[in-house]
Amino acid sequence: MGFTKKHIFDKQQNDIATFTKMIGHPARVSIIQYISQNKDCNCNALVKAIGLAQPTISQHLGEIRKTGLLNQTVKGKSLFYSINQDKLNECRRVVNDFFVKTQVNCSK
Amino acid sequence: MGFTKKHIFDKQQNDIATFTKMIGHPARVSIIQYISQNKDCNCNALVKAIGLAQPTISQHLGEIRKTGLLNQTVKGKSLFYSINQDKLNECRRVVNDFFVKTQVNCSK
DNA sequence: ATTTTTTATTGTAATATTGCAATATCACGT
DNA sequence: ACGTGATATTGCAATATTACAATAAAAAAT
Repeated sequence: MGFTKKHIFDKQQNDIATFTKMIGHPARVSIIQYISQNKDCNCNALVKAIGLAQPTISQHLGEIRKTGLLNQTVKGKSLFYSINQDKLNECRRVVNDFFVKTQVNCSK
Repeated sequence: MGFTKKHIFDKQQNDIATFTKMIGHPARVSIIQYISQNKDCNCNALVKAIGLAQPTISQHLGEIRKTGLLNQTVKGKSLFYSINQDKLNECRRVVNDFFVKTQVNCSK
């Protein structure tokens, strides 16, 4: 196989998995951290800061973008990225909810 | 390639990625939820509840176990799983820390 | 118009992940 | 000892992911 049988799980479970999977690579963790720390961060800056090739960074940016976590602004030649704080909040809430519920259930 | 260049990232970034990657599959989300909700949960119960083949569930259990999130107790023929609450707490703290720091940085 | 800069896309290779059938293992009951 | 039940392991096929070189595209500068 190789593909995930998403249809046998509910939306909440798939949402939790989608968000955590998006974070589940150190390059993407690093990209999100860097963007949050640097206003006017473009792809080139990430390439220099992280040390992966430009297409690789671009690919990871695409993965993060798919979840809606990134805002983009064109300024001259550059494309500046920033964190979509609403989506970050949603992501945090979804993941935290999972932890809280799991912990509560454990303590019953 | 296909492999992750972990060495170019720091321990914290790799830890965040390792934990979130472990959660980043709906079957593993489902397994963790089910174990937390059912005392004396064994592999067979998960196979019936989730609807993936036994080797597949066993493989996912292995992935979760690698991070230390599972306790095991042998009782008769069965192997009962439960959540290691200390590790769950650590996992929650690591991931939440990532969200908090990212949010704080965004708001500067 | 040409060059430069920036980023995305395409193509490709290597590796990892997902899923299952078949099998092995190990403990219990007979 | 033998069969049964529970779980892990092995082997395999299909797909996904990671990484990068080469190329395309689009905007700004010369």
